[in-house]
Amino acid sequence: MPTSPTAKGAQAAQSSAAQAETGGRKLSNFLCFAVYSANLAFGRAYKPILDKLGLTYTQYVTMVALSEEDEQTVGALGEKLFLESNTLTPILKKLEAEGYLQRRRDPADERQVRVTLTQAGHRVVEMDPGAALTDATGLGDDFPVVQQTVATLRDNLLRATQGGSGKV
Amino acid sequence: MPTSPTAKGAQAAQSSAAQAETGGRKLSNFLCFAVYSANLAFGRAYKPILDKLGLTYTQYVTMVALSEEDEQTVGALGEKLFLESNTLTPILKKLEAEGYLQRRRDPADERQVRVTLTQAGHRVVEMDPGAALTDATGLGDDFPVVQQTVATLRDNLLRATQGGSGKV
DNA sequence: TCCATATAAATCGTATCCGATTAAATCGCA
DNA sequence: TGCGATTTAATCGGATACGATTTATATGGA
Repeated sequence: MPTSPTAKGAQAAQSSAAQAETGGRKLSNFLCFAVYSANLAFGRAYKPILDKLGLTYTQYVTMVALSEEDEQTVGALGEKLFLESNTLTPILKKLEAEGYLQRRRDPADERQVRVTLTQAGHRVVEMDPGAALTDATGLGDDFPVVQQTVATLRDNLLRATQGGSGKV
Repeated sequence: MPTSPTAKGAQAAQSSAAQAETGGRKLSNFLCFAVYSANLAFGRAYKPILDKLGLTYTQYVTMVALSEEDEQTVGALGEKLFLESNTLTPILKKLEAEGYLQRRRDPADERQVRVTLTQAGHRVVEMDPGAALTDATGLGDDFPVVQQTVATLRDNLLRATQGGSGKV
């Protein structure tokens, strides 16, 4: 069924008559909107927690991605985060200025910048600020299933758009 | 289970040894990141479609929300979209300038601005640009279930954060 | 060797989000 | 009746996303 719901299969058409005007095209039936608004909700849930650390959500996930491996290039980091240098560069510069990571040109290839978390950066990731939100999701045992389903949805969308799996 | 995965219940700990360094705190285990990146993916999937109409994704969902009812106030529209006037006002002004909607002060309460889709606006919504992405989600019959699950996740997060259901 | 091509980051302009504040209108109650 | 509190949009500044371009470096063949 649909990202927008013009379904052929009449998926349990809700109130039936309630929206002859909209042709069933209600926001509440859009998967894209569910994801969009869930993302806003996560941002708001994280904000009070991350505010205490002086971090934004994007800065935080960037540090999590960096904690997985030292000396990542901006490009490699971007593949993990689904972002490019135009977005990452300013974020990395700010995190560097705050002492959470180090950036340096790769001597073997001066085009590349290699990024590594500092001790302070590792400490932030290890205190696991997101753990407090576990219960707030209300998903219980379904958590891993939902996580995987949404990740697969993402991968399907990216593949269909153009950005195949491995660099085309 | 976790938004970040510090789970007590050791949920099928992946490669086990593969990340003693990260304490299992890998980006791929974060539900928030799955949602965040799926949202980016939707944006990229929609872009080529909406570019042809000269619309952004936010502008498009705003019009879908408006198509459900005429004469909505900015506040009511914001409740549907989970946005506030600081975000909506510029978007609505732009859509008005492009002829997709009309804004006017409510004569009965001049504080409120009432927004209504024009014919041109309705035509855009009715051509259902998002329908093309249905297959790209790769969810098949699971589509409605995933849609509902993610919407519930959103509502749980918002409730836990502070913004109860009905204005509190 | 030399230079056209390719690649990696960075820069720039546009469009969200969002907290904080402001401006205008309405309401409540002494 | 009158004015302080409340409500609704709008404005402003900071931080992403992202297409397009630019800069610097590396590579490959003639």
